[in-house]
Amino acid sequence: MPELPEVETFVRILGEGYPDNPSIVGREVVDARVLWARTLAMPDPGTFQSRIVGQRIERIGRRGKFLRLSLSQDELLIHLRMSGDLLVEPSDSPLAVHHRLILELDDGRRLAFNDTRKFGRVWLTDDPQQVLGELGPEPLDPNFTGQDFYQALHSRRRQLKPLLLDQHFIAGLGNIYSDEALHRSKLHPLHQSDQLSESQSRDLLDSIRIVLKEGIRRNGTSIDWVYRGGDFQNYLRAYGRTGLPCPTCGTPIVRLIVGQRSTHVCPNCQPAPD
DNA sequence: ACGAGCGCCTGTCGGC
DNA sequence: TGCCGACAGGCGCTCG
Repeated sequence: MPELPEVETFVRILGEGYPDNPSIVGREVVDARVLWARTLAMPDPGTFQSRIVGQRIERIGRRGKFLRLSLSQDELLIHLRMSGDLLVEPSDSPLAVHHRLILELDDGRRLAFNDTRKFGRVWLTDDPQQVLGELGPEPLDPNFTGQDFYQALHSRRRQLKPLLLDQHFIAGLGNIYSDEALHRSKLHPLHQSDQLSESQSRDLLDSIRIVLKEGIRRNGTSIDWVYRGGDFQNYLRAYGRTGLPCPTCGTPIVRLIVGQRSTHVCPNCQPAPD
């Protein structure tokens, strides 16, 4: 589920808190419960429990779609995958069915990782680079330039859409925001990466940044029962709009499969490559 | 190097 | 009503 804007929204919510549910920064972990063992990528549940208890949450950040909680000694990395969710709730509230991992805090609240489909993963490590090291550049990093992007696109020969979804190539895009960025830049998802001109590359990077920033501004995208609180779903131009008119030209949006993933294009604005 | 196929999971929805 | 397949914000693995 969550892509960069949704994870960024969690960073803000957990880091700043909100009325009646203040920030978890500064809190100490006083207990941990692993309810679905495979949620833990590392270490094993026993080690995890003994190692995390007593550590304080010092900082909250993000790298790609990974949420990073800097603790006193270690770093806790959380990847929500398709259906992961994070809740801060009173420690005495009943356990929801899909809670997979619980951190009890020193103020009577708990941080709960809830994950219906069990794809989400959590790492506790003193070497986060071991997990994050292979990630591509952050799309919103101002040091990442249009020229860098052009060269990266030309260093491979890939279909655009699977390339944008490849976290080694660029970190943070998922199915929604890649469809939105391609639609905005009028590029077809099957376009070969090394066929883009410099100006098309620049446009694509601009579009990626625009859709990510708008997603962040609107607190992410909420669809069905997955992810709460965002409203970017009301502003999507291509994703999930099969048969509905393209906001630019009115042509019905078409759904196709690219790289095994549902993909949404305007056949008029995004002409298929030869 | 690249793309397809599949596994991992649970839940919802639409068709028959 | 019940059953069954398709599908879902991700990603890692195999195999050509």
